[in-house]
Amino acid sequence: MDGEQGTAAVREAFIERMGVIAQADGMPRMSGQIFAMLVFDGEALAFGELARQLEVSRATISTSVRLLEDRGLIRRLNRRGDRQDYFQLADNAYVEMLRHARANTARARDEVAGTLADLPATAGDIRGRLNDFKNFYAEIETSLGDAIARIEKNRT
Amino acid sequence: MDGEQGTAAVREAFIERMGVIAQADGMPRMSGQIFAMLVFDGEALAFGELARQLEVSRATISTSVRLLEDRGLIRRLNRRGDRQDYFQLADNAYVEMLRHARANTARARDEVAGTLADLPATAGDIRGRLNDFKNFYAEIETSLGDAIARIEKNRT
DNA sequence: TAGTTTGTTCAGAAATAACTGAACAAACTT
DNA sequence: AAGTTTGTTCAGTTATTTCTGAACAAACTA
Repeated sequence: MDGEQGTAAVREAFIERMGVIAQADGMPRMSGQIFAMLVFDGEALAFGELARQLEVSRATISTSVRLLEDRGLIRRLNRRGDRQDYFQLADNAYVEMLRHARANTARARDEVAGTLADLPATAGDIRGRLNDFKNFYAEIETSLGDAIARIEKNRT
Repeated sequence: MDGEQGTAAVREAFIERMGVIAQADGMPRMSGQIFAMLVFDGEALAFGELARQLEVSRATISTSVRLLEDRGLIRRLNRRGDRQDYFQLADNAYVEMLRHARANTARARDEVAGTLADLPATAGDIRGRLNDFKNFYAEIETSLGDAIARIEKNRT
């Protein structure tokens, strides 16, 4: 049923799909495609190779890999006798992804907490609803923490 | 330190901030602002009132509330003797938010699973890495499920 | 019946985000 | 020294998303 295709074609499709998913997650498509390529290939890929294979400008690669580096999702390598930069999936990439998501959630919770702090102690019903909202974010943070712990355990 | 302000000003700030957070979460700003307003006020708000207070067109309200309704985050009400539609926070709004996030994650996992299915049984190293990736999504799904369970428990 | 209020839809405008090309600096090669 | 390769930055274009205004239908009111 599930027609087995050439590996190259599967790779192309995977990269394309991950670009779309990245976009849906509020990440630039190109960062998602680079990430997917590194997941699929495993080995380190050269800067120029990324631009060539993805058919985008080197400026785009530069910006995209910086984003991925800043989030701790990929590592930049140098090889002796080769001036190009190489990139590889960070070994804790998935954990870093979740940490980033958790940090975002914490920021949202802080906003709600700030609102609560600014609110007169009277308005008790409003405070109650904002507390529910804050608690919602807190639960997400807890859950992401659990997922992080489980993934780190598997990696050891 | 945390200067207590007028409730109206705190409300404005909260709505504004939640619009920004919604955007960061891949939701239109207006949907976020409407959601925030309903959280803050608790009571049902009229369609026209939303447009007036947020200073946007009724077309925008129409589109935004439909998105929120489709996700199960708000409820549309009617009041006898009033032709307007009213909107209220759904009582399981936070759970629905998490369910939506979990469904998105499952979709991503399916993409990876599909890639695995299309891949020749040989390429074992690639399969290993894709499995890690799939597992990453699976862990998120588990965690979101846990968060859902905890919030549902609290509500009972 | 003619007019009003209400919510929806859709083509298009406005705002935002992503990508490119060119200019540049650093590190090399010949 | 002159030329090449490499990665970065930024102004500007392209693409995408979000919002609006106008047209419309349904349900009411005078």
